[in-house]
Amino acid sequence: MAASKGSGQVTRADVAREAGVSTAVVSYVVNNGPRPVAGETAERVRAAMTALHYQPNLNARALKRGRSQTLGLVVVDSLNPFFTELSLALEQAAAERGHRMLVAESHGDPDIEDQLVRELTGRQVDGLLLVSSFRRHDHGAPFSSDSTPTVFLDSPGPLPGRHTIGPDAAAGARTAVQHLIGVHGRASVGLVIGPGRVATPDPRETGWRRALAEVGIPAGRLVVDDWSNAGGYRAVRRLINDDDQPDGLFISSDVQAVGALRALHEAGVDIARECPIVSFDGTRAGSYTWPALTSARQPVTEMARTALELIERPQLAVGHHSFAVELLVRDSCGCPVHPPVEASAVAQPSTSTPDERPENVI
Amino acid sequence: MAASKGSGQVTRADVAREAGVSTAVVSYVVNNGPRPVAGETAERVRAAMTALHYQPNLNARALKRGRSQTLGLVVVDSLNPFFTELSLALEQAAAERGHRMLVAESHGDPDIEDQLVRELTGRQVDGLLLVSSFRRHDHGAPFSSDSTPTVFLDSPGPLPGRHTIGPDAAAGARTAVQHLIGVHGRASVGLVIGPGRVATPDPRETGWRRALAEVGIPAGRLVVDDWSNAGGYRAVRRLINDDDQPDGLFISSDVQAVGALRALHEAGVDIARECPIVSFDGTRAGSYTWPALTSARQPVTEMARTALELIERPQLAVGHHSFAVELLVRDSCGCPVHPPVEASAVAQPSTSTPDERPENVI
DNA sequence: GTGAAAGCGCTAACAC
DNA sequence: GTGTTAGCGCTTTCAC
Repeated sequence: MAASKGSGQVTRADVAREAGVSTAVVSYVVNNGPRPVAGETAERVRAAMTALHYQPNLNARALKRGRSQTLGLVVVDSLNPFFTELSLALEQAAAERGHRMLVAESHGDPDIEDQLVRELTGRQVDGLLLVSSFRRHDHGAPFSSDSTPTVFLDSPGPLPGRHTIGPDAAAGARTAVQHLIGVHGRASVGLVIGPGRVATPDPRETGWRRALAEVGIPAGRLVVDDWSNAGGYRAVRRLINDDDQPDGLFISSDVQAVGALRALHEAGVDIARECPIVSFDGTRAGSYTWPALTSARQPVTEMARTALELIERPQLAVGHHSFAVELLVRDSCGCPVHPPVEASAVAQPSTSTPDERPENVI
Repeated sequence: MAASKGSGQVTRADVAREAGVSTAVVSYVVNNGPRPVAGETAERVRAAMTALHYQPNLNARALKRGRSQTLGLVVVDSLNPFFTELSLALEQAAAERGHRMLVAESHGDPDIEDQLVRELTGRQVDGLLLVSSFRRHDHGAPFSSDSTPTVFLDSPGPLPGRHTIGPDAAAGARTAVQHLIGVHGRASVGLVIGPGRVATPDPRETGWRRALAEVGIPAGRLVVDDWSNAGGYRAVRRLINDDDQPDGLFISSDVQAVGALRALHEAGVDIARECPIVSFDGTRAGSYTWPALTSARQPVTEMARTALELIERPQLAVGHHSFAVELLVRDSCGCPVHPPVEASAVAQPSTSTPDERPENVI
């Protein structure tokens, strides 16, 4: 077995020496091209690779090729299940197309976000996925990633000169509130929402107002707190301490809704009867709360696929891609209890529970 | 302004030309060393960098230096809040030490895991963090990352020749079950657990048995299902259909406990009274369920810090680092309801809720 | 204090 | 079908 260099790294030269060929041939074998290699030679090379535990240096390859097969993903908050599910979908869509994902978290800090974008582009990522960016897009300052295909996800609307993807949140919110009013006869529907980012007002607020206006109900209480469990919890506590409590709530994110549920329970509120809630996102996590969240579902898989398409075809015209959301009717709105569908999806040998109805999708 | 190369990439050569210096000087400025640069020259270089929007190619740097300032993290399941919180802690610990994190997900598939490890080492990561690895450590096959410092997290126990980190799960489980028996007078405590990975039996099972044996209660029902919401949900459904239902439950993970709660609620069980549960992990998410999860908390921050220390000092003796867990007493065990502590941590201008008691920590 | 140049590991012409 | 070699962008030794 040929001695490797001092560095400890086995390089293509070691393999070439071991197999008695040139480094080019090793390359041809590794990459299965661009030139043909005789079957027997290829065999020898492969044997040498295994013997030496050769592992190509992908950074060197990226340097040479100018592409890294890696995408950068910047997320605001990985603890939010919606972002987790979206990240997962993005990672899978990337994997399908042979890309790896470099993930970083901005914690909602625009400076960190900027810094991360710089680092990521410096790492030669082939594309940049920004989820729920706090970046100020209006100041026209050049963006260090302008040569890297970039897509903004969870965007409330179009951004000049950018590829953006987002839910049709206004329509989703409207549908959600309509359900509360039309199906459950609510007379006043409050709104819990997070601090605005790019758009003001948030389309979720717009949709809420619209649904109310359409049936002549005045817009009710609006509470703003963090996009987090704690935020939703605090928002509802404040609502509860008030005199004019709404008799229904539209909560702008599942993560807040979980906190809201908690606060409602603590206060002894009978949610289905006294304060039905509908939220936004439609994460799987919402199937397991009590009551399960009726929620406007964002089509994460489709959004992720579109994001990757935009990355791969940067010449595509920039613009906003709006995705329709669908209302996942579960229990928190007061509709009859729906067992989680996912749980029965995987067949379990021991005991099956065939008595489960599928979730209602509007 | 000097014209850049056709590639679109601004390189150090462009900056050097623009500033009228050599590429070496640019390097000295960028890296603040290793040779001194005259103040005025440095200024010129910096000006050129800004003018050209220069962004160093980090891959080239890694290639040259042999280090990338990047760590690889392989997680089984990013939807499990415990892993999410652990990943976040690892990412922050890495950031504190100037490392970025390349995150990948194995979906519990050992082949994918292997593949990811290869890719990551090929990307010159300076260290590898494997969370809840499915890798078979007993077959002695050489591990492609053997030259890369590697730490196994969420490990049930020591692994020959490896740095491992894990909770003292047996002790944690024992404490959890003792609480159910001692404080809440349970006469039979069931166990819900996930499929085993490396160790059999899982230390959680061992701790459960031990606590029971100590007070002369025979080990009760044990149900195995996925480490997921759905798994916990299904496990409890099976339990409920049985004749000999336990009157308390130790659930081996928060993620399963959430599903269990749902199943219990659906079945109309009064959890605090009829079937108190204690779980394992102590994630923040467990503060917002109804009832909030009493759970044995793993010290993720400390574990993450230790992991990074091990990565940075690879010469440290290999061995297992066991971390004590503490029982976070919340509501699901039947103790009086505890509002989430985190929610009051952030001061809210509008309405404060000073009436919250802190969580009990044993 | 500054510059020339070698070389990190790899790819892909181009020569044979 | 195989080998030689230039060069991706960077760091750093060594000369000046």
